[in-house]
Amino acid sequence: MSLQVFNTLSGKKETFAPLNEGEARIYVCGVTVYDSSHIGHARSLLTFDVAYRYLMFLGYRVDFVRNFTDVDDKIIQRARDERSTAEQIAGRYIEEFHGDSRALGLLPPTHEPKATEHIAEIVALIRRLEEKGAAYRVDGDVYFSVASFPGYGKLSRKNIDELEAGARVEVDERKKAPMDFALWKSSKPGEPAWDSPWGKGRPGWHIECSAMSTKYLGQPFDIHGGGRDLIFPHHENEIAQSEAAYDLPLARVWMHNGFLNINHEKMSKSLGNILSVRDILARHEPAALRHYMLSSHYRSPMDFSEQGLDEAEKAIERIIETIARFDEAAPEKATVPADPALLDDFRKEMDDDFNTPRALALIFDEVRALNRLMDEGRAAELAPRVAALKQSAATVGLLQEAPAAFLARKKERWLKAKKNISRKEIEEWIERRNQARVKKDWREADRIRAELFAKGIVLEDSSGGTIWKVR
RNA sequence: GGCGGCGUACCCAAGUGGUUAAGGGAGAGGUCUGCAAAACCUCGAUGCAGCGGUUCGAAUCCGCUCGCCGCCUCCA
Repeated sequence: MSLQVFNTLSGKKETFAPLNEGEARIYVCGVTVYDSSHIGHARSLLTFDVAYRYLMFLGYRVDFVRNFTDVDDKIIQRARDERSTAEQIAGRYIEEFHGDSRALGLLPPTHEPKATEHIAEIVALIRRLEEKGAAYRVDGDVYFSVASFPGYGKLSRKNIDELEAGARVEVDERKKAPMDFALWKSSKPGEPAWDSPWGKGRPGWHIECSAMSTKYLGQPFDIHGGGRDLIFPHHENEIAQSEAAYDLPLARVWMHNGFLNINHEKMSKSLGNILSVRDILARHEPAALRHYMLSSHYRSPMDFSEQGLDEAEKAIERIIETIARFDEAAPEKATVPADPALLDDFRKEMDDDFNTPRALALIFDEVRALNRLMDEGRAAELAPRVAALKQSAATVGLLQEAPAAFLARKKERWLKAKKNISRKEIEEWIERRNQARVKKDWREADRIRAELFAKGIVLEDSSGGTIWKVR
């Protein structure tokens, strides 16, 4: 069995067969940098981060491109509001994005192109469309003529005539047809502008992706990804531009992640329910967020809740504690070849359109089995299984730090937030309790434990001594 | 108006024609423990929004009904 991927274009799962043997080329629409990234972005980013990692796990050499839209109306508007420049706004949010990206544990793309750095390619592409009669000029603007491209609507399964009939948006009278869209926009004074055959202006939104994907990946390439909402009009337009220009398919597989809502509502500025990646990661472990996202299938709609994140945090700690337990019990067995049976099972699940919920279920089955065997004192023989568990988890991007480091960091974070108690104090309490325990003064011992519990600390007594955890 | 999605246990969520309907969280009982905690074991849907139908067999296919939502306009 090999990797099956759901292709929006065909509406079916298809066997993934890259154009070049052993090489996967993937382009994902990144963000428009005019504001902080929110958890909806995080879902999309994590979806394709997992795809990226899994393709590498399968042995592909992966060329992964994710762009920045760093010139557009919203950026210009924001710059105006802040009496700043579009360049500064974009620069600020690109930097912030990189911070979020690191915090989320995203693998860096092989290329991260910016629209503003590819104006020459964009202009050349528009020229080509003009030459082929697919584009027309109106004053300093250039539009794509949808009527010139017979395949228009094939991705979103839309019928142009119906679209026109249902259009409720005011139509620019200068366009030949309502669905025609801008390839190049002439600039007003004070707006970012580049020289072009049509005068000073800037690229339209869709054309940058056509230009950049083709530059870095060729045409066609293997997978084009993004959020569901990009299917129309963005990806439909990309297809129209690229295919009209080169008479070749743009991408063979189109992957789209489902939307994320909050309390059954779409995130939006007007509802004021936008949760930023920063805010979430200030309160939750990145691994918890990732686990939460991966616990539902990437194409399903998902409803975000803090409760779900809390539950995910407990779940992820179960995996981490189990591995930490093994690492402690058999540290000398840390590096051995992974047990192929578990990896095969993992591959089977992931091969089915990146079925991360099932892959996670497998991981938890294994966690339980390993704990049972460790309870029986058989840690030493478990090294290959733990290695497989680690590799599986790592392939979906979990377990990016050593379990012991994760647990230590979590404690540090908790201590920092909790100003009224220090590590030293906790250790003193535990020492006093241990003295009481030696004297079999259970009342005093339990009193201390209860007091620490009230502060959010759980004690665990074992043959090796007493340890404390945050709960 | 057009197109599409969703409704599975207390909560989250896989499964889309065929053994006992995954997994996580919460809960109950048990093992271990001075007692706990952790870990482990056991138990939780005779049923998958409702009603009909197709089939030897359906959560899975078809029809209708109810409820929720998305896209068609910037949007991950």
